[in-house]
Amino acid sequence: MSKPAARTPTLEDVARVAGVSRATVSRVINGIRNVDSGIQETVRKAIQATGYTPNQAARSLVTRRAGTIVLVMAGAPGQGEEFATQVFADPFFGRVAGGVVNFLRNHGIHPVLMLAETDKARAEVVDFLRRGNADGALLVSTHPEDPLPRRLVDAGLPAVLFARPARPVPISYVDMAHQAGAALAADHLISRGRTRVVTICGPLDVPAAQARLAGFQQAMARHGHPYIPTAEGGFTQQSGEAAMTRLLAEHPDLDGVFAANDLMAHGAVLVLQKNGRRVPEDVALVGFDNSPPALASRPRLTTVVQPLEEMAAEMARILLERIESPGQSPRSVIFDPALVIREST
Amino acid sequence: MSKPAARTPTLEDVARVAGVSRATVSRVINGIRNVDSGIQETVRKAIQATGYTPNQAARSLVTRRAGTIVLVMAGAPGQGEEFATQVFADPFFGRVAGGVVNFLRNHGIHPVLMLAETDKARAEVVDFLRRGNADGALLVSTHPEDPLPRRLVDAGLPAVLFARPARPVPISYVDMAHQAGAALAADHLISRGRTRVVTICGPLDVPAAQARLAGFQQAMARHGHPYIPTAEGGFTQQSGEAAMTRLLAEHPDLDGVFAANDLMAHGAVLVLQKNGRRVPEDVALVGFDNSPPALASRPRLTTVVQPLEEMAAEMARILLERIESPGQSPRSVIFDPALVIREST
DNA sequence: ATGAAAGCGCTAACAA
DNA sequence: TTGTTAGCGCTTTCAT
Repeated sequence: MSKPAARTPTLEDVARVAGVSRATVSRVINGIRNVDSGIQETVRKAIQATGYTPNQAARSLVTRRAGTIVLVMAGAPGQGEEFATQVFADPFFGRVAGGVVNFLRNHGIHPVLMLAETDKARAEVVDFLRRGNADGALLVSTHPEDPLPRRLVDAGLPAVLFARPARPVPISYVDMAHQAGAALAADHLISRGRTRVVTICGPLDVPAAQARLAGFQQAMARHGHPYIPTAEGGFTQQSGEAAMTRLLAEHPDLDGVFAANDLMAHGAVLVLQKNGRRVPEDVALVGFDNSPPALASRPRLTTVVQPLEEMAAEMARILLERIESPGQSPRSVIFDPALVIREST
Repeated sequence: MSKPAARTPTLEDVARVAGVSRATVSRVINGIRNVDSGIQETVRKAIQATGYTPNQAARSLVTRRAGTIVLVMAGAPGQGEEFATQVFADPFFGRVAGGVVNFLRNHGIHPVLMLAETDKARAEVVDFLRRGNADGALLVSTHPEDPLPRRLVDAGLPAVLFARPARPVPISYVDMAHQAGAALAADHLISRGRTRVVTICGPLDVPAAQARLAGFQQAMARHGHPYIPTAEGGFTQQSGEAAMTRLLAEHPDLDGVFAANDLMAHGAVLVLQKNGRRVPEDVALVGFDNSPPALASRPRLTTVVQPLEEMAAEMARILLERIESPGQSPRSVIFDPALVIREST
């Protein structure tokens, strides 16, 4: 007696039940006015009754909008397989992803996750967007020479970067005032009476690392310390330990350290303590990022806060704006840092 | 002279350039044989020449396949806004996400990320799937009573869970042999000559936490220790510190600790050391998960390894299989744990 | 304010 | 082996 075919209901079905045309049902669903309120009610009932859900593919086909965006995590080349499984272990990517997801959900859109550390993977990202699978891309990369931004721009695809690209590309991005952040660290160490200060900087091909180093050096210079011993690390705990070991050997009387991220700062703390230095009594130490290691370390680290979640949300906001109205010129938004003071200084 | 309209090329365009029909081009693209190799060549050239990319929406509309899946991260209720921004800071979610992404990319598919900690968010997940936005769901939840699995099953949507649901639901899942893992920890502490052993367990409404506790107790019982002092924690470092403090107050002579995860284990180490106990000389300690804190802690933690990435990949594999051939009965795959021995024991 | 009808770009019978 | 054709479910002019 009942229909044996359990097809999922379509607009047509709703229209038939409501006794109106497909067009009218479509109007009601898409919230277009000029629909008699009585009919609106009837249509809504019919939607309920049929259990109708719009088919996104059909809608996308005509609107030419996927209603989705891609979140691309790009790493340095040569990390290979490792990258995929480790990227999310990095709280940096994690917080950015969280910020993006949390912002987008309020707009009813959910990001597709892609990795792009190889050339093949980058091509897939471009392809994915060209197929219309997504309307734009959010690109978070630690790799300063990443060729992906250029490709996206060339393909005319809406995209927003996290962090300014190393080479100038006409593309929107959000970033933090890294120099100002490092200056906060310098001012704070000086205010704690430190005079023999050193720094562990990040990889110098990363613009952010450069900016943190430059900002720190300039601020210290303003305080009368034109030369700051420096050791370069790779943003890992281990590299922080190695850098601290070198600095300690060359400057055994140091009394202050600024590390370009918390992971390296934590490594530095461990080396200092192993070498009989008390933190903060003998050596005061400031990190950067306010990431989990800053809290896990003992003493807990004074550190420069980067408002990652806000930055991520802003990045998404800009992307939606550009998708909505294309053809605008690129825009950048720079966020201010802050200092969180804990027991390491 | 040249076409002013910069429409993105369609099958029709390629067909015209190649001098064949749409159907033939479609066959070439989808790798269907029965196409003359000479024509294949011509078509490929035409594709190159036109810069053609298939339109996924059009394809999905007829195949009734999105070619995508959802990765859902579900947290305990009441975490609210916090959840979104913190979920990815948790290395557990991060490693699972990494494993999933890494497996799926080899199949040319990229997951959509969704959060589902509120009822509204759960409804969105079901809706997203019903709209045909994705073909199935991978659900990673720490919330044992999560109603989402049930809803997915009821809606007839393909889904695979990480971890066995608290209430029986006819759904596929992957899990680890938690009891066996905890038994490894017990055996190891005994082999280190520890006799006054305590444990910090996880929240007892979480099946995995229950299993770890039960497994540990049973293994210790087999070694002649029928009673094991226990303190319940919440899987956080802070709760680990609190639990260790309580245990130390009641059993100042304890010489071995098993914590149900590394975060709590790390908290325990800090409390032990603050109370003048050396690790591992005075107290040996075993954690669970082999997560970053296990390496960041000093001494580094002996811990039970859960092969999260492999489990994640298997979860994705099962889902693809079910999408490919629906109507199979649920399946579960249980993974074996291993022990990583470091300096804490 | 509502309906009729024309596609969006693709795949899959079915013919040839 | 190749082409013809009929939709997939929806939005959107254009009439009315």
